[in-house]
Amino acid sequence: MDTEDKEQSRDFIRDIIDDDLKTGKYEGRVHTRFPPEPNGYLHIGHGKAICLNFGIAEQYGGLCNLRFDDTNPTREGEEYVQSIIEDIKWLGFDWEDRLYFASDYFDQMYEYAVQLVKDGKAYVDDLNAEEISEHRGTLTSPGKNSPYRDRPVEENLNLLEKMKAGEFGDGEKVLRARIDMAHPNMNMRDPVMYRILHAAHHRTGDKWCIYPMYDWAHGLEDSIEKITHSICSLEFENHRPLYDWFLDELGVYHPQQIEFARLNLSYTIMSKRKLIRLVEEGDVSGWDDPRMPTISGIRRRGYSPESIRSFCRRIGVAKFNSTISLELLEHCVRQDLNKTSLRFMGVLRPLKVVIDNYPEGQVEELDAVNNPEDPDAGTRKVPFSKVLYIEREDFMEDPPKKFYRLSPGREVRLRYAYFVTCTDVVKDENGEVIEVHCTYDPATRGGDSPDGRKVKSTLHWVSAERALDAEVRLYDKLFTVEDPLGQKDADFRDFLNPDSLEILKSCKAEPAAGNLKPFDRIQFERIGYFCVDPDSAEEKPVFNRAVGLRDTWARIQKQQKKKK
RNA sequence: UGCCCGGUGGUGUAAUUGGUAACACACCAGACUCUGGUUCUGGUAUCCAAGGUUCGAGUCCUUGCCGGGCAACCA
Repeated sequence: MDTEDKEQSRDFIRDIIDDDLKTGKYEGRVHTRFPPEPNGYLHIGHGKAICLNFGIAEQYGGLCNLRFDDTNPTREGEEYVQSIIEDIKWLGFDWEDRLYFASDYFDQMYEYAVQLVKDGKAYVDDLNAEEISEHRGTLTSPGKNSPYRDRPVEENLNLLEKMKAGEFGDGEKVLRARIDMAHPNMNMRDPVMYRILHAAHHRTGDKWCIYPMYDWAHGLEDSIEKITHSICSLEFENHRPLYDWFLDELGVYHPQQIEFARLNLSYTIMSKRKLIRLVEEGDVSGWDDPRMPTISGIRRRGYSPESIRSFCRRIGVAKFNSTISLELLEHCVRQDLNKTSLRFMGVLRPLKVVIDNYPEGQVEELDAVNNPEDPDAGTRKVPFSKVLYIEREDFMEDPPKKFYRLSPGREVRLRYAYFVTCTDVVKDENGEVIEVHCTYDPATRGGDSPDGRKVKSTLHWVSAERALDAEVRLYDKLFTVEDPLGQKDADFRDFLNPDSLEILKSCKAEPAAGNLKPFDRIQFERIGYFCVDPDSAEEKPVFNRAVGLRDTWARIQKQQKKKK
């Protein structure tokens, strides 16, 4: 990685940390955490938060914990814990021995709750959910006190004990903070701290039937772990006064909550709920469908961890709700894969080429560079023979201006092989070219002409005799509009891109491409970056297109079309 | 008709904290090239508005406009 890439630009969070370091607010410590709820799969938006929290810890020589915020057993489970751990590791971050669970703190939290009750700062409420909602008032009008708000401390203590002991059914009672039912911030209108849930927890089993709410639990988790900077997304801004209130009333260690704008990416969605719909409605093949913005999807697509980290570094951190263009992500992917991926030749839509003056049955092993960006990657042999495949779109019988590739009478280079000149075409009954005949110049073996003559273009090719059959899955944007959720009077699924997946089953690749493992990332020269899919079979690999190469010819074609 | 937060090129982010707007992506033009890739060079384009403070404002103050969030026993 370039030192330039490593450079972290300023942001308001690092400014706050610098200030705190200057004033010695946390004795010079920097300790962050990434606190996912284990109720779904991580997506690239989480990736931003992960890079932020782990990145800050790394940069300041501090620590970052991985903490599962598992306070709601009805939605959470072990399978999510495992996938989240795998995804964060894959992204390249390490929490060492600091893997924590909010559920590990349930006893401590309960003790704190008892303390607040004793201080007259919390009470047991018999109102049901609907009644509590009615008493809460509205955004513009104050709420009303619950009739149970002024219960004596002893009674509250007793009731709380009974709640914990399982003497009440779900929803019969709650523990609430006693703050202010007329507070302009709705979060401060006596928020619920504990609800009764007779549900088995994936870690604590049946030990508990009361579970803490986010606002009550989260600050305590941060406090217990001695977090210094508790970084969360913007929608918790209105919760900060409550975060502070609990910690202050308890008189315990008090981290600083800082909110930032979560990631939005054009042409996709980031909402867990809506991603679930895509999976359930069968719009995609699963959570790891390469079109999904999930970490597992991105991984299968062929995006590298480094490219994600580079992306997160470039997008910055701010409080403004922005949408990052997909192009930037793709740029980061290309930038990394250009430097790191091995090159191969593969033909997506084969067109048969016969080299008429090449000896029948002869096979030559020609040297090809594995990665021009990395001399250490070495070279390999590519077999050349009389019958080859080239890309169908690399030949045009009647070429337009600026088309440099093969056409009748024209000479081009076959990469690492020979200069060839098109002499003839064979068409089917519909007039479609099904075969191209060429002659080759034996003096240009390897791809250089001794007489110094130039050709306008170089084509990739595969020996027909030695070709490896492959399937290629071409992925494109999942949606046709930049903001699928912002379209008026329409469901986001109405904007699914019908061409987001094109499957090509009769592709041809050079033999060396058969020696790859699932998740290996390569470049098919002149086409794009690809990733070996786990669906690959021994005799027929499957390649997912991560992203195409920048395509100047496609751009020229577009311009030419516009002019017409 | 409440509270909180935000507004810098097309898109994002920055500006030595009050000193004359930069970086990246995208786009355009050119150079180089055995990938129409990579690389290199150049270019277009920006402070929401109005007042105020100041020698000087993207930065501070006021007002307005626009955008986002908040009324789960979700996180």
